Amino acid sequence: MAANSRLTIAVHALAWMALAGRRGQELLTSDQVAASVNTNPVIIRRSLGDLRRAGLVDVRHGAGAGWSLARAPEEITLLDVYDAVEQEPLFGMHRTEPNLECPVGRGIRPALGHVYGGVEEALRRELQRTSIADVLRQTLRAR
Amino acid sequence: MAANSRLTIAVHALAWMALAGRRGQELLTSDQVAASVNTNPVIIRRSLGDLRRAGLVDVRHGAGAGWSLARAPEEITLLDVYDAVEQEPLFGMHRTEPNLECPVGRGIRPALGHVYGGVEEALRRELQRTSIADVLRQTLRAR
DNA sequence: CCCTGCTGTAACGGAAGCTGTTACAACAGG
DNA sequence: CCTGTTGTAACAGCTTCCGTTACAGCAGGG
Repeated sequence: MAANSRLTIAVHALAWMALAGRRGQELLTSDQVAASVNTNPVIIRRSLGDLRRAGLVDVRHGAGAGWSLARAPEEITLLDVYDAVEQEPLFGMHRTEPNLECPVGRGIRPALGHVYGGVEEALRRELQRTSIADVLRQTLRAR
Repeated sequence: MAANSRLTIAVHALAWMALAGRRGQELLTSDQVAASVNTNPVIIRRSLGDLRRAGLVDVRHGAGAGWSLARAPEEITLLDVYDAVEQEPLFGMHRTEPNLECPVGRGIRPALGHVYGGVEEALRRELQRTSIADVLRQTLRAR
C-alpha cells in the first residue's frame, strides 16, 4: 500500500498550531510549522492549503501573515483531516476492465465496491473518534 | 493514497477459483485465471504466490499443473487475503524525522502510532466479516 | 504609496512503487 | 525423456510522492 505521509504531516501541523495557540501565539508561518515537522515550507503550504479549502484553518496575507486554526482543536477530528488531504479510495479496482464474458469478471466490481464501501465506512467511524486535541494530549504525555 | 489493486486481483482470482471448483474444476492454471481478470499470467502467479505463502491456495507443478483453493471459500476471509498481499501500514509516518526539540515533534509519532493502530484494527475487523464465498454470492447476484 | 514578508503555485527532479512484458530455469506427471 | 506449467529475474512505462527553486500576488505598516 502506498503509505503516504499526508495525514501525518497535516495532523502534526494542526497539533503544533493548537499548542502554539494555547501558548498565546495564534498565528504561525509555514516556516515555523516546517521547523517542527522538519520539512520544506512548501510542503506545509500545500498541506495547509488543503486544510484551508476544507475550512479547518484560516490564512492571513501581507505583512504579519500566517495560519491559524479555524475551530477549537476539540472540534477538528482526524476524519475532517483525512477528508481534506486524501481523495483516492483505499483499495483500487482492476486497472484494466475484467473479462465481461466471465460471470466473475462481470459482477466482481460492484460486489467489491460494496465491500470496500463498508470498510471505508468503518475506517471513517474510527477516525472520527479522535480529535486534534486528543492527539496533542497523547503527544505531550509521551515523554 | 496509492490505491493499488492487489487486494482486488487476489479476491477476483479466489472467487473465480471458487466458482470453478463448484463446477467441478478444482485446478486452474495462471493463464485461465488471467483470462478472467484480463491481465498477464505473471501478475496472477505473483498474486497467487503471495496467497500460497499464506496457506490460502495450493499449487501443483509438472504436467497437469495448476492452482487450487487450500480451504473452503467460506473459510477464507478478506482479512486473510489482505494480510497475504499487503504489508505496508495504511498511513505512513514522517519521511524525515521531525524536530525532536519541539514537544510536538518529540511525541507525535508514538501518539499517531497508537491512533493508526486503532484505525487498522477497525479495518481488519470489517475485512474479517466478509468471505470469498460472500463475495462470490454478491458477484453472481449482480447482473 | 511603497516596502517588506509571507502566501500560492508552477515547474522540475529524484526516488519509489505498481503493472505489465519477456525470458528462462526448474519442476513433475505421463 | 517430453511437455506444460510454475517461479522468478530483469526491465520499461507510468504514476505518485516528496522536496526544491523560483516567482508572482497580496496586504499591513511605516
